[in-house]
Parts: sequence; structure tokens; C-alpha cells
Amino acid sequence: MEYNHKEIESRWQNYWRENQTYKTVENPDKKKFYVLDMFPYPSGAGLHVGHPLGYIASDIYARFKRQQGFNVLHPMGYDAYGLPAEQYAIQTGQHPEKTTNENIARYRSQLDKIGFSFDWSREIRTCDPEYYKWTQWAFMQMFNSYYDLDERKACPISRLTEHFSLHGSEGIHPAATKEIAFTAEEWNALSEKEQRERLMNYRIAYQGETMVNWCPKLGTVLANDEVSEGLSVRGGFPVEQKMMNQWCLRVSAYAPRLLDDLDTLEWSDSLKETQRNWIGRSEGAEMRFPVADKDIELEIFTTRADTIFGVTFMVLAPESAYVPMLTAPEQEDAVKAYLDEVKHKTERERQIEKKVSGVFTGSYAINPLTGKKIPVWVSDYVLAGYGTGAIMAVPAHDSRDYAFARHFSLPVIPLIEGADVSEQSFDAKEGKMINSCGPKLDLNGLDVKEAIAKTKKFIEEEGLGKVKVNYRLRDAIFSRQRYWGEPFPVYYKDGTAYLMEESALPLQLPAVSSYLPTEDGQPPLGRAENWTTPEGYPIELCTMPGFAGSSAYYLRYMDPHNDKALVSKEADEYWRNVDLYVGGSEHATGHLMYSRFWNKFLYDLGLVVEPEPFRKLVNQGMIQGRTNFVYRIKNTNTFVSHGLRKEYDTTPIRVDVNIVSNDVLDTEAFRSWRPEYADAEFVLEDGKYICGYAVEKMSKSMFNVVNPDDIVDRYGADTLRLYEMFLGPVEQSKPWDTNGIDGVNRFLKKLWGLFGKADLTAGKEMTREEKKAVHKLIRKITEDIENFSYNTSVAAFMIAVNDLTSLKSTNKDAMDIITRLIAPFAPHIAEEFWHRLGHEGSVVDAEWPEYDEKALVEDTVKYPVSFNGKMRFMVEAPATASKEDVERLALSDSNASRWLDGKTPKKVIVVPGKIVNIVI
RNA sequence: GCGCACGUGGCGUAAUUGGUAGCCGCGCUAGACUUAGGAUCUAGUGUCUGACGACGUGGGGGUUCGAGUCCCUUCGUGCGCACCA
Repeated sequence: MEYNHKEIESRWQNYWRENQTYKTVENPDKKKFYVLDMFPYPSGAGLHVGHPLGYIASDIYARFKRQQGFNVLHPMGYDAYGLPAEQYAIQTGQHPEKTTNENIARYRSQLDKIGFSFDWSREIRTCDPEYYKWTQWAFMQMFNSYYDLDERKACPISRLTEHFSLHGSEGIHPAATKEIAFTAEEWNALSEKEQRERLMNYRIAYQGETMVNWCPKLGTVLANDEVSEGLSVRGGFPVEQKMMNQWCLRVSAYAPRLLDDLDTLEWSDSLKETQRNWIGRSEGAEMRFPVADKDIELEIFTTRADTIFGVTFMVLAPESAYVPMLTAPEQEDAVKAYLDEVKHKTERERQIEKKVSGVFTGSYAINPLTGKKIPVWVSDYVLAGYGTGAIMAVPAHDSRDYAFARHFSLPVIPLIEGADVSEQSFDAKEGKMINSCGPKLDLNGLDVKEAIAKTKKFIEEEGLGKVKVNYRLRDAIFSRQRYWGEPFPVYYKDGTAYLMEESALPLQLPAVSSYLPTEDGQPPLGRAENWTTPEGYPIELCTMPGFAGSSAYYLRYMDPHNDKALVSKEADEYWRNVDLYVGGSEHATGHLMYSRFWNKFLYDLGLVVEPEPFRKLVNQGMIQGRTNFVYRIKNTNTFVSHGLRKEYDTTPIRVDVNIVSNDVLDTEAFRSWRPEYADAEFVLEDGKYICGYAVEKMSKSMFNVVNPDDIVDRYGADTLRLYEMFLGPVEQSKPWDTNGIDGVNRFLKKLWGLFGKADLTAGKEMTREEKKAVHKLIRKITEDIENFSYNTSVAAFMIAVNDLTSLKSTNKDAMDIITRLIAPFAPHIAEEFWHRLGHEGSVVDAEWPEYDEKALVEDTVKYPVSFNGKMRFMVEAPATASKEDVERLALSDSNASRWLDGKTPKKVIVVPGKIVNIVI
């Protein structure tokens, strides 16, 4: 009987649906396992063949764990808020919900064809009120919390206000935007409005005037991870810096924990490194420099306290609050001119120019160690948002300070022995200190590391400053001037933000007449009628960013229909966190950081039991497109084959990969592809038209998109699944190449044939060879799945099937084991076999087979043979051979006589299974 | 510039983790069969050589009886961060 994938696959997909085979129910008697894919944004283009790669890998793992007896949670849903649907809505006037739902329906039908074991009863959509109620609810908890630096956790804001009213800011250390000191009397004297304003300084979800990434083209602000090299990640539009009053999340407060807990995770080193870079911990010292003739101290941050004797100038960021304080009257015009110049440059312009610029303030600081006067400058190479926005410049040992010093002819004092600073700075933290002796501190002769430690100690003792750890991680900007997102449960009374009651949740998106900003520049929600509370107070017009909905979605799958809580205590304590998370590494600094933060916040509140959301993470590689080219001879409609194109003057043209097979063009299909090619002529080689190719991003415009539906239709889902895994390691990026899929399809046909010929009589023992082939396979597949090494698994199946085919007879037990082993990879064909073998129920619950050590003993063992400890050759002996047999074999080898050269060995040592040592 | 990966046939890849490099598949070559196909089966396929054999894991060096694997160095590719003081 032929292998008919269409008939088999549709039959079992229906069976799974009718029997709710993949529905998961909490079961305290079974150990849990949570396998999660990063949920997709349902774009209008549908799935291409690259999307399912990670889903297939995780599905294999989920099915494997289920067969091992775990209660597996393997859900799927949609990250449904997003810019493309809104952009489309702006163009067409169609509600984004409509396009989103259409796209979701398309995704679902594509996913269903591949045979995933998702529990669809737990599906979630971020734009569903039942879901986003809890996104809004989490925001409210963050608004009502502050981060306590002493307890290293989030605490209720009421605790803070209570403390303020009793003791002022004394004796409590909340993470703050700005450090403010005040007494209880001062606090109590503030009006309610003023108190609320001050609390914004501490709330975890707070409103603040901050420098934001403003994208005029998208009409919205963006988070740091949504901007790359001065352009928006979505769309690639220029992004400028702008001060705006925005909702923010105090992610920075969690920086130390986000960093430390990375060590507890099973993530790839490179991804952890990326997060470490992004968090950017640096240990240093905050120091105060008195300003000459003024009652001001200039506070700076440095990691190189040891270089204090080489400070020849100070630099302030243009936005620094020190600038107006330190600008001398005679320099006022020059400083103002410089600030104007800087302000008009976008982030991108600043980056591209990389031109040294700056202006002298007219003031001098005093080096606290030498008493020398040093000039204070302003320059945009110092960032306002990092450290204190002011630095001490040591041109000899910092390349940026060096460039600045050379440009403005400022002095350079070398501090390290043998460092040549005539051409460039010496930035390395190594060497012996020189020129570093003052009245109270002598660093000369010390190693740099010792000098740093000694200086830090000194400045703490002398009260010149304090040791401090700084982080690069910034707070996340949480407002978007957009329509298609979660509304904030916030209204304004007299310009002050108030939270709504919890009973108002979910706060649903109102209808608007247009999705564009209003004429006076308000976000689209400004167009909504009656966008007020029942009392008539206006509601926030911004919506939440994409990461709001995706930050805690893994929790919601545990208890998706609960309308009393984000997740019930019982469900959370059972499922805890994600055991295996699969998704792209492009989320390293965005989603994966926000989710960890969000989870830690909920953990602090005692709402979840695990401090980290994703225990093990696997990043699947990107599947790139493999674009095919045809070569048109200039000014003609004649196309020349790839090998002959050099003989003509040609233009390469991208051609739809779906009319090309193994790089051979279907010339008829090409003629009917587009009207202008209807009368195309071809110059062939060997009777074929061969196309060229290049690896590019898979996209419609490159004509290189391969739709999984087409592959499933032609070869079946099982072939697609196996082939995607066979392509190479899951983590690796690679171009999609349909060439080669025949090999995998052939394997499935062989397996089908093997089953057809098998002797299904029960109770017959496997032969020795069968046993060996089958148990080798069990061991290999079990190891491979744990290691995510699916490409070698597929190879192992191929070998086993070839072995068994050549053995002629195959018995029932062997087929039974192979069926269980292949079930995670090719569930449809496995289900078919499972039922033909006479089993009840689904192969999903088939117990994973254990391998038999005895069946695995190799026939032969290889021994390295050494003479006086020097290895000379290898000899192969039967596994059952005795020491004496091995010795005899080694000595009778033709190599042995060469090395012995007629002598008799003094002694022969045989270590069973290891080595033969011959002493001459 | 700093950090992290990686470099093996014509191609995708594999190598019990230091033990005979190239498993499996694609492609290619030859043959068989045939209802002539984008089907199936058999054999071969790292390079050089008629053969024996020699050489082979980006280049150079080292450790070791033995190196794709470990160390140093150099070249190249990919990714992340980047005026972060």
C-alpha cells in the first residue's frame, strides 16, 4: 500500500480534535513540565517555512516528555497588539481588531496542518479583554508599589507614605528617579497633589519627564530596545531625543537581581552575555570635586579612581543640571550657542558625526588630592543619563578624553610607566603607576588594580565620595501614543494621575473615527467620545507598549479563564515556571528582560512562587530565504542559464522560488508567471535552465517565501517536521533549501514499507541484530532529544530503518519501539502504526521505551597498542575476547612484528577495554 | 574598539568529547527496471595517483604515543554592545 500522507494526516488531526487529545489538566499525582514557544505576532503575510522551526523543536520535546510520563503544559496564543495592524488601519480605516482576527484565523489553520500538540483550550490573545484585564491590573500593582533598596524588593507604596509622614525621607531607601531629602513636617505640609507628584519619584510604574526616543514618523515614543543605531526597529524611521512626560517602569531598580539571577538559568552563554552587556554593571566611585570660588560641589562617577592625579579637565553633559550653575557670565553666549547646536542634532546625527565638540564653562573645579584648578567643559560625548552626567577627564588613559584634549589642546599627564601617550591614550588597566603622589595619597609604584582599591578606600575614609555600582540599564518607557494597545486604567483630576478602581477593569478600548493622531497632536484616543470616568474626569490617552501584554503571558496559560486572578495560587504552585522556552534571540534585550522584571515584581508581591520565568531557554536560528535568479540579456527578453551568463551582458532578476526546483527553472511556469515574460526565450545548458542563488532574508519582495502549506500538501506534515529538524542544529541560522526534502520523504516511505512488510504476530522474540539496531536507536534518540540534537536523531532513524530493511524480517516488538520513538517527530505516521499494532488511545501517551544495556554491547573493541608507553597502532578485538586473546591478537598484528623487529617482548599489559602496553 | 560564538568534501552536516575524520542526506557518476517520472532500486563518490601509497578539518607553531577536538598565534565569518567614563 502506498504512503498516502494526505489521508493519514487529516484522519489523525481529526481524531486529535474530536478526542481533545492534547487537553491538559492539572494533576497533582503527575510531575509537571512546561514547554513554551514565544507566541507569534500574527502578521498579514502568514507563516513562512521559517516560523515553525522552533515550534517543531519544542513540540518534539513536549511529546517526548509526555511519553516519559510528565504532565506537559504546551500552550499557544497570539501577541496580537502591534504596529502593522494599526498602520493598516490608518490606511484603510478598518478596525485593527478585524485584521488581527483574520490573521489569527490564517495562522491557526496553518499551524493545525503541521500537527502540533498545543492545548488550544488555553489559547490567549493579548488584545482580548479577558486577557488584558490582567495586564492593566499588573500596571496598577506597579503604580501602587515602590522598590525598597534595603529589602531588595517591591513594597506597597502605603508603607512609604506612612514612613514619610512619620520620619520624612530619613531611614528609608526607596529606588528613586531623583534623591530628595525632606522631613516629616515638610511632607505633611504638602498638598495631596504635591504629595502625589513626589510619589511619582518612587512608584515602580511612574510618570516622569524623561528624555525619550521620539519617532516622528510613527508618531510615538519607543523603548531603548526598539531603537537600533538611531532608527526605529519597526520601519527604520529616524528617532530623535526629546523630553516628554511619560509613563515608565522602574526596571533599573531590578538591575542587580536581573544580573545575579542569570547564573541560575540554563540559557546560552551568548544570550546571558547580551543581557549582562545590556544591564552593564560597572563598579567605581562617586567623587565630589569642589568648584573654585563657588559653594558648589561637582559630583562625578569614575571606574578609574586610580587616575585622579591625571585629571586635567572635567566634562558635563549638555543636559546636566550643573551647566547653568557653572556657566560663568563671560562664557554664557558660547555655552548657549553650543547647547542649541547639540539640541538640534538627532541621536543619529550625533552618532554619525562623531565629531569632537564642546565649550568651556568658565569655571574651575579643584582636584581634592592635589588642590590644582582644572577647567570644567561641556560636551555631548558625556551622557546625561549615565552616572551623574559629569566626568573627570583623564586624557592619558581614556581614548574619548584623549580626543577631546587633543582637539582643545588640553594637557595630558601619563600615569603608567612606559605608556606612550604621544599618539593615543593607554586605556588598559595594567602597569605600574607613576606621577601619582600627593600630600595625602601615594600611588606610585603600585599596580593599577591595587591603586584602584587604595584610592577607593582613601576617598571613603576622607569623605571625598563613596564606592558605587552603576548600571547601564534604564527604566522602560511605557507609554505609546498609539491606538492599538492596552488603555491605561488612569484618569486625571486637576492634572494629577489617579488609578481607577479595580472593578473598572478591563478598561476596554473605545471606538475612534480615525487611527491617526488628532489635529492638535493628541494620540488617537483623543478622538474617542466620552473617554472619561463616570464623574467626567479625562482618561489617559496613551496606550501600553507591545511588551506589556507579552511580559506575563506564560503565567496566564496556567489558568487562562480565571476572572478572579491573573493566575490562581494552586495553578501557579503546580506549573511554577517555564521549564523549556523556545524562541528567537532577537528578544534578548526586550521581551526576555521585561518578562524577568515583571515576574520578579509579581514574585516580590508574593503572587508567583518562582523568581525567574524561564528556566531553560533555546534560541532557534533564523531561516533565511534562498533567492533564485534568472539572467536577462540586456535589452532583450532572452534569459541565459547560470553557467553561460558570463558570455553575455546580463541583468540578474529575482524569480519566484516556487517555479524553480533544484535550481532548475520551470520555463513554462516562468512564461506564465508575469505577462512581460510571456514570450521569453531561453539559452539553456544541458537542456535545462539553471538559476543562480543568493541567501537573503525571507520576504515577499525577494520572491523567496516558501509556504509550509505547500510543503505539507506535497510531502505531508511529517516530512516537513523531519526535514526542518534534519536541516541542521536548531540553534543555527540557515537558508531554507527545499532541495533535499526528497531524502527525508523517501525515508518515511521506507519506514511505511518496513511496517507493511513487518511480521505483526505477537510474542515473537527479536533477533540479536534487530535488538541491537533497536536499542542503539533508543539510546541515541533519548540522548538527542535531551540535547536538542534533532538533526542527528533523524539520521539515526534513517540508519535504523536501513539496517532493519536489510535484515528482511521485522517483528512486532521492533516496530512497536520504533513507533514510540518516532512519535514526537512524525506524530501522524506514528499514530497510524500505533493503532495498527492494536493499541488503544493515542500514541501521545505511549510509554517511552528504556534501552537494554546488554543489547548494546559492541561486538568489537578497539585497543591502542603501545610500545614502552608510545602508542603505535590500533587493533580490533572481539568484545568477548579474554586478556590472553587480546594479547595474542595484538602480537600477531603485522604492525607488531614491524615494531618488535624480531625481539621478544619482556612484558605485555592488557587493560580490558582500554589499552595494550607492550614492554620491550 | 570591547565581548561572545564559529571556521571540516561540490552543498547541509556528523565524529562515543583526546583514540582509524567525513555518519546521514542532497548533489554528482555508472548501471538496472520501467506504465518515460520531479518514480524506484543497486554500486561508487575528500584530494592526488594507473596502482602501492601519500596528503588532508582556514594558515603557522606547540602539548601528546595520538589533536577536527587542548594551548599560543594569525587570517576570515557571524552575532551582541558601543562616546556607559
